[in-house]
Amino acid sequence: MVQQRSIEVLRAIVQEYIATKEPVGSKTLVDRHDFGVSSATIRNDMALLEEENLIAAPHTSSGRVPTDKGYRLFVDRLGEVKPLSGSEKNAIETLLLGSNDLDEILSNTVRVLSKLTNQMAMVQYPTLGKSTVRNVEVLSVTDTKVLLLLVTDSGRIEQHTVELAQTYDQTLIDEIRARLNAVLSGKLLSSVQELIAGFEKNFAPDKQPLVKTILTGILDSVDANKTEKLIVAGTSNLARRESDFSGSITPVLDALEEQVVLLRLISEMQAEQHGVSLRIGSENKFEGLSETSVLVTGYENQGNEVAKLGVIGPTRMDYSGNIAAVRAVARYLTKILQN
Amino acid sequence: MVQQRSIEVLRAIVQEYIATKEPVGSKTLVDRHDFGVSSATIRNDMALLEEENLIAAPHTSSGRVPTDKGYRLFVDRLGEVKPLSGSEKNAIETLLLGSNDLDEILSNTVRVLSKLTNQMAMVQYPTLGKSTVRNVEVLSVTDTKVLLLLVTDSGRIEQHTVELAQTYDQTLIDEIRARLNAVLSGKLLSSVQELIAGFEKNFAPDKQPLVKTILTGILDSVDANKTEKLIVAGTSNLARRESDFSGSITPVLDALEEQVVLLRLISEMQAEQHGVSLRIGSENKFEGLSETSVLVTGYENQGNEVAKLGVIGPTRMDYSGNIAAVRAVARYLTKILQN
DNA sequence: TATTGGCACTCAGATGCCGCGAGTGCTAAC
DNA sequence: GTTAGCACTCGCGGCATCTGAGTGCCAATA
Repeated sequence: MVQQRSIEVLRAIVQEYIATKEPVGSKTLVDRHDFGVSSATIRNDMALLEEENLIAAPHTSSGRVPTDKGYRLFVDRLGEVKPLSGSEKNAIETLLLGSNDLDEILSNTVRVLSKLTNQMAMVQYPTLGKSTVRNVEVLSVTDTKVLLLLVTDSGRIEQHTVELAQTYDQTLIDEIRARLNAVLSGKLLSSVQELIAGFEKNFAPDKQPLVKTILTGILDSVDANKTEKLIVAGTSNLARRESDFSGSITPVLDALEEQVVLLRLISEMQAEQHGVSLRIGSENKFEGLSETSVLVTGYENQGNEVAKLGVIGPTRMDYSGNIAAVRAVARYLTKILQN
Repeated sequence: MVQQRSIEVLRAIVQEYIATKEPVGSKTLVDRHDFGVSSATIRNDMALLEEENLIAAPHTSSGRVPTDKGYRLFVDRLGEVKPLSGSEKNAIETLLLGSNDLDEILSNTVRVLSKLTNQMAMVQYPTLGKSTVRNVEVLSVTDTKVLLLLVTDSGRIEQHTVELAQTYDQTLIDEIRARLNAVLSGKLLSSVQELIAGFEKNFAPDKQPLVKTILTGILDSVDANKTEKLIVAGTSNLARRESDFSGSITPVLDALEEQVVLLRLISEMQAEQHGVSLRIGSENKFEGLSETSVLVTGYENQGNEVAKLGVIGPTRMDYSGNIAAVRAVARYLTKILQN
């Protein structure tokens, strides 16, 4: 059946091109993959594929290169996800198990992901979502200034300094702290606002402005926690692949330097095939990223998906390997966060 | 006097080369800067400069380019630091004043520095040094797990989760916390270790293992705070200047991706001229950084220098402007941290 | 002694030409 | 549907040539 072989040819072209970075011609194709047919036949198949816009010729009479559409078909239909090697798994485990606080875990995660894929990697901080308040702390700094800490169950800590209009004494602070924790501890971040509405009425009228100031600080912290944040690593991996881009990479790097862009990008992506979400080249509507592929998946904390992680690289990337790596790292990260 | 004019010629060459990126010849030199002499005279001067290794010719019969030594003489002898424009000052102020916690302040600082200089910028987190403990918090997570927070006066917060071998009750935790703060609050981080030696003896024998575990966690936090940390921004600025490097920039990016390298680098640098420290090209002994210049200065918190910030770029950079920017940003950062 | 005009010389880079060969597309035969 | 064969295309590397910016040096000048 023709269709079948054409697809095989596409697969071969993608593999060959990813491996060699050279446009691939009919002859090299029959040499290295044994279709039981001649190069002329392959040429016919390639003509078909070209008609379907799955491959393209950089110049007349040169080999063919997969188009974005070709890559897409490749990953959707053919990409068997190759499992990680044992040593790769080891690398992930040892690096992640040695971490303690959230910052460290995430920064190690992003590093291992970038090493594993040889691409630029990113990890988003756990977001509000279903996060709950673990603790609220009020620490005195000077006699008119306190430091608020908001600790969430995802391990994220938000700090906020507030200036008070009046001086305070420690017992008042302690009371505020105790009452706040009684009200907020274990509650969803999203419910904090209504939970502390009118909270200041618990206190003597002359203390209420002070309490109110502190409440505002807490709400600010909640807002800050809503603000999404991410860390990246392996920018140099991208730079190293400069030759995979038609022009300069600086527009790409520019786009990626702005976290806002990245955050918007990954927030738009929803898991599809293989549990990951993938945008290939021009599928990406973002300025400057039309020659890059973005691969993300979610990770969980306490059973809820809290944020995403993934990699970014040129469209000419090892999709099958990278999908495996991204999935594996997400799984490990979920496991680490379990406890 | 001859010497005098030769120096002027060097200055002109540096300026011209920084501006145009073209090797500069005797003719363009007399055209654009009015030395009252002919190009032949300038050529003689240039021959002198070349003999002194202050300039070099990329190829026979092409213009001249400053050597590292030439740049060095330029900044040491001629660099009048040009003040920032009002709008630049504004940019710094508005960006920094809008920040609340330490993380935010530093990440805005590094961003503004990279924007201002168009180079890759870095800011080191406040280090141990003369930092003192502001607070120690012990928060319960599960019934055998607590979260330790160590807050320093520089605003840095270290978190650490410890697993306890036995269950605990809240009153015990509260007591530990209160006693710990009594002992540690306001004390130098460097003195924590001796201050808590034997601390567990304050508690009943059966509680001592638990207390001991917590103490270990605190010491770990202190160690973590000693660990230096930095944030960078504007990597793409470096990539954009790729053409300023003889080979590929990837070795440079590689070197800079490793924070350890950067930290070691800036820790070796001590303020010299103009209150900043500068390594030009090969003055830098680090692998891969022989074509980059590193410019750092310190910033203060409560009157003590706590850490450094600076920029990294190709040796062909606007030294005078960048020195001004780095100094200004450090000054603003110091001011912000004041309160 | 410092400066200058003049001039021969150098060499990197641009331009243009040529031939090679990988690779295609097509056709006619199987 | 497959194949062999073949003419054709065109990017690329190599080679020769040309040009001009820029130098280095020398003899003349002030």
